[in-house]
Amino acid sequence: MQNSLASIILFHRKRSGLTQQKLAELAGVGKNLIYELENGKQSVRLENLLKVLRVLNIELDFHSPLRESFLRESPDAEC
Amino acid sequence: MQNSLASIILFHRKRSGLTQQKLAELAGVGKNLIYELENGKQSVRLENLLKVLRVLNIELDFHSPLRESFLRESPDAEC
DNA sequence: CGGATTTTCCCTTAAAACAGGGAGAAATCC
DNA sequence: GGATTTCTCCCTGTTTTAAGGGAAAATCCG
Repeated sequence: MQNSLASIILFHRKRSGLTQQKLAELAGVGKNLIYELENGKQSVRLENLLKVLRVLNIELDFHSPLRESFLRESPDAEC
Repeated sequence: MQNSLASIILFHRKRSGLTQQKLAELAGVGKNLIYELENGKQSVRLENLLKVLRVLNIELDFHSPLRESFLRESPDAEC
């Protein structure tokens, strides 16, 4: 448990009553990947992170000073 | 430009007046990675995505129904 | 305390990302 | 319109991730 992403995943997994193994199966990834995510490894593929977050019902969003004007200029953006 | 991440990156890069090449250098990644990010490739390493977002001053945050109780139980979480 | 479950962390093999070069297309700028 | 810059998209070699097995350490629970 080294960064916020890791602890968020751990927390949600525990709350869901899942083992690393079970979460891995549901997400369609290997068991070691869950272990690595929960231990702060940032060299995972985005794709695999997203699979795990989807199972845990965690959404990812982006945030920046320019974000507001982005939404103003791109009203059709799917976010 | 296929998903929101891709278009957010493109938008911020343009607004920063950077070329793909220049952004790549600032982020410490290869030029092709920027191209791929802006074209929706989700198989990039999280680490590299974070490097790029850092340069563009884009923050990532997480969002879930359990999030609130997470913050209540982990007041020291660095998010 | 014990037994069962789970996690940590090693290994191997296969698949994939990555950087950097390059060249043509496309956009941008006089 | 022509020159210059930027982007798209190929290819090559190197490095890295990912899966799954396995075994010891840790945790859980009756």
